[in-house]
Amino acid sequence: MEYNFREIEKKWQAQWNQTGAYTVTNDSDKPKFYVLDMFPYPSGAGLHVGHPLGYIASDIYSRYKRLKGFNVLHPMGYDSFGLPAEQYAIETGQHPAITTENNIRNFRSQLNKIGFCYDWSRELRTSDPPYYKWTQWIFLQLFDAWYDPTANKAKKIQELVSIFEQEGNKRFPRPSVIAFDAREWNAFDEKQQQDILMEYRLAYSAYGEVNWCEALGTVLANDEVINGLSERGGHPVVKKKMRQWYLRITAYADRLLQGLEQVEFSESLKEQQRNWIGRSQGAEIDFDIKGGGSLKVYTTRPDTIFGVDFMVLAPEHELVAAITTAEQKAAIDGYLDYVKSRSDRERMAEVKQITGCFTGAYALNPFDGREIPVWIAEYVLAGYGTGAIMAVPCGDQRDFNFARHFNIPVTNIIGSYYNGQEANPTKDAVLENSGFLDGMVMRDAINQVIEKLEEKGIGKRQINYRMRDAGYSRQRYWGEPFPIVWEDGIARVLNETELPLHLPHVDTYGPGPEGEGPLANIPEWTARHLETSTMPGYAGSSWYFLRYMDPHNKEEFCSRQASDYWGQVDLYIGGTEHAVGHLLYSRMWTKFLYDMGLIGHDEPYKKLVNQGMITGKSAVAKVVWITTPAPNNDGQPKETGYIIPFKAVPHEHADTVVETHLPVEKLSFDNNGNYYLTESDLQEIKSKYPQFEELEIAGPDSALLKGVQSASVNGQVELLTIEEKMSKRKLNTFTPDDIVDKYGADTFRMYEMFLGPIEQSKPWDTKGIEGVHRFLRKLWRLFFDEVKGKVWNDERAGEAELKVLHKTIRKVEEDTEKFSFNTAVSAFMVCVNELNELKCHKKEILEPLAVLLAAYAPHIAEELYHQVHAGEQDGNSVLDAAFPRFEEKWVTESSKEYPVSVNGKVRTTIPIALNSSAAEVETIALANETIQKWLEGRTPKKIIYVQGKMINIVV
RNA sequence: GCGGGUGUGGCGAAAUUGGUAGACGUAUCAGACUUAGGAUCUGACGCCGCGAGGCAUGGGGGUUCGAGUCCCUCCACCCGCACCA
Repeated sequence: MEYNFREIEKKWQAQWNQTGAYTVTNDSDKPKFYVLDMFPYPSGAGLHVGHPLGYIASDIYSRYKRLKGFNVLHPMGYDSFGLPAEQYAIETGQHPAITTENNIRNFRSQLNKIGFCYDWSRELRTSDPPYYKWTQWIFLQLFDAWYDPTANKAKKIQELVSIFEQEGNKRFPRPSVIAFDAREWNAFDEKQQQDILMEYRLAYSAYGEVNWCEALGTVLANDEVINGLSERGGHPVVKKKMRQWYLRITAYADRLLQGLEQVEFSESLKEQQRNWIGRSQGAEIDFDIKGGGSLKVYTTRPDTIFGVDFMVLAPEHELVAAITTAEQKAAIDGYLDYVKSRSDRERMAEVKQITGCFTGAYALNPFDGREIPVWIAEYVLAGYGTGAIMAVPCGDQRDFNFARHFNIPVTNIIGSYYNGQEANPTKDAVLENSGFLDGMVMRDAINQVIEKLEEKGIGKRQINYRMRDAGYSRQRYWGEPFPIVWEDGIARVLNETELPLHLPHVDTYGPGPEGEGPLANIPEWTARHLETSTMPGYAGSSWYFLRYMDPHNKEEFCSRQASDYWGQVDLYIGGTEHAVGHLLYSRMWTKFLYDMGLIGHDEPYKKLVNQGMITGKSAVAKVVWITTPAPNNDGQPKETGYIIPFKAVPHEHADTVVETHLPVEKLSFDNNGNYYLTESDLQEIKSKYPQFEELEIAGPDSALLKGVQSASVNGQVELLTIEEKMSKRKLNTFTPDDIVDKYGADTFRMYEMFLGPIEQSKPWDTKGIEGVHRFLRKLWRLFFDEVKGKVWNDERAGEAELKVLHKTIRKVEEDTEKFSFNTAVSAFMVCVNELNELKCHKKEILEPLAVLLAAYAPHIAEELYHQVHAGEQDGNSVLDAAFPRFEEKWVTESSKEYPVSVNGKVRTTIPIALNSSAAEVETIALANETIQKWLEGRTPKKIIYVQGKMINIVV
């Protein structure tokens, strides 16, 4: 009877399905545990071996927790709305509803083969009306709320209306809203009132500058734009003024920041979020303009106010036209034309280039009245702070560069800290040339200045964030429709009974008129004046973890009872790519729902584990060695190599050779095994093969093939390979289906874990999988012999065997608990090797081992457990078994081999009884022959005995 | 530039947290059983040395009886952010 994994896996998967083995209920005496995967976009490309890595890890942990007696929620669903799905639909010419359905089916069948323990009865799709009904509903709650900064929480908008009716907005002013009192408020007409309220709502519509992507025909959120290009597809993105919906995530900036202290995310991920939020403390300061008017700037360093040598406005700043003098008008207009001509990409690419123009105006330093020239320059951004800065060249490098470039004299306020060659941003200097601040350390001066400014009424303490409110509308078809009707410019919400507002079926979904979405082409839609844009991809994913708790609830998005029972996601596994998108939005939504009293916790995830990427190995060139008889005058045969680059293809396709041949003799190797090419060869490769564009020049006349590794056969280079992200286009993918077909799901699961630490990215290497497969076969053979059949027996286990088992239980338990799945797999392998050596076929050992393995390789574990218990009534599924109990007594030894060292160098090992006293150990150690030899008659100064570890004799 | 991380055999990696570095797996080599093996099993496998032994965890220094692990200092690579005032 051999290990027939195909039959076994098919059998148990069917069994689990039929019995609903993994269905969980919301009531149980067991403690709860919630393990969640980031649900996937059902893209058409299908899975490659990199995708399931995180799913396998979470599955192992779920199964482990279940065996340890927890009620485990482990659901799966699909983020089926959004741009990728629509793009895919457009590419294939099919309706997104159809392609999504197909992709999900395909996806599900791929997942099923791997043997996951998801509770499929809770499966959800963000594009299902019963689901997006509640996405729309939560949007309406956001629309119907404002953020009270004094209470530091969201409240119903009606409360704000009451405040306005009684006292106007003096307690809650906003820069974009005029000040009004109660009488004025009550006198406003409805449109005016609604326009004002819009400025306070957490979901609001506003006319503003957005990231417009022409190729995708939609607006994108900041996190969907990378270096001026769209994250999806890499299309150019431009700034455009449009009416848009936004989420007031900035209201939650501080709480999003503080919340990071309570959650277990990796330091780098927390840092990414902090960076994105970009909190900075400083002051706003008003500078009078000579000849009238004033200018507000934001600075984090008010202590440097006496070092201000010029001011800079963003070119888009509203004051530019007003303050420019007649003499400078032509120059300023010219500069503004230049700025307009430059795309965001150019601006970002050429940050080192210093440009700017003097307006002719002067500002006055509020403390000493010094006249300060006012410039405009690209390096000041309109969207941050006040769009204007006070420039302190001795303390800020950018200001310094600007001053040097335009020959503006630099005032030194930090004495010897400034060397005249570069700026010094220190806070430790004692201030000079700084009026009333002279002699004060900068760090302490910051508060002094702010107090003084506030006293004089020309400035105030101010905290700024880099994060902007999140764009919440997309001019696309495949998303949640907004439950909003526009009536004479007023946004009216749909009644709750009208939800879900169904996404209408359309046959074509090209853009609507004037930059509107496809919904604008539907007569019934526009007749009702319904909002024509749809919600962004992150809408549905911002709360899905709550819906899993109560997936079929028709009355509520999730009952309070269910959300209180399951609470936070205890373990969330997914990639880092959502660091500043989904992971921030879902945290905000959770905080909002908490504020509204709809759930009882305000951070969605307790612990987050980011699985690393599995990279593919692509061969980029082949080297061929040819021996020519006697090419030279000396008559010696010569071996010449040719490097043959080809398009990035995997090993299997390595024959797809392209014609360029470059002699390998031009290659030289450095100590690190990198290859060098001459410059001209490199240029030749680069011009022919775009994938080499990233190659770097390593020396004056040679170029290092960066990232190239050798595949060496008998010392001879055959293929040059690089590691890169797996993608279908590069033909370097492996699908889980193929691996599962060949080796089985259990082997696949264990091998993915065995590859290395879960959080690290690592290359896929198909060869190594044999080792894991071999392990499972060895395990099987402990139970069954190919010829003899059953070989396990009921003999009593001996101490050596019990020791092996319990050592393994402890190791696997510890490793699983700390997500060190690779070492846990190793522990299993060691265990089987040792049992083999002991020729142990005893049920007493093998049965617990099968249970132990059930988290990692559930199918074979089920089968073996079942076999061992065959003939018994009930209780023959590993799912009903308890996790084997570790017993210390089997691994503690009566004596142990101790390494004995003299002066730190280990010379021998001697057995020491565990209950020996230090004095006894000393005597035994000194009496040892080998040690006496190394002591050479010297008397020991000190004997160090580390119990359980080692003995060291110092002479 | 700022921040986070990594550096150990041919390769993926371990190391009970300061205690015999390289577990486990691959690759390679040798052997056994075989008509054969891409099945199974055994052995070798960091470097130098015939050997005893010596040297080895990116480089250099330090603390310690003892350092991959702690401290200082360079170096290399990866990831994120980047004119944010």
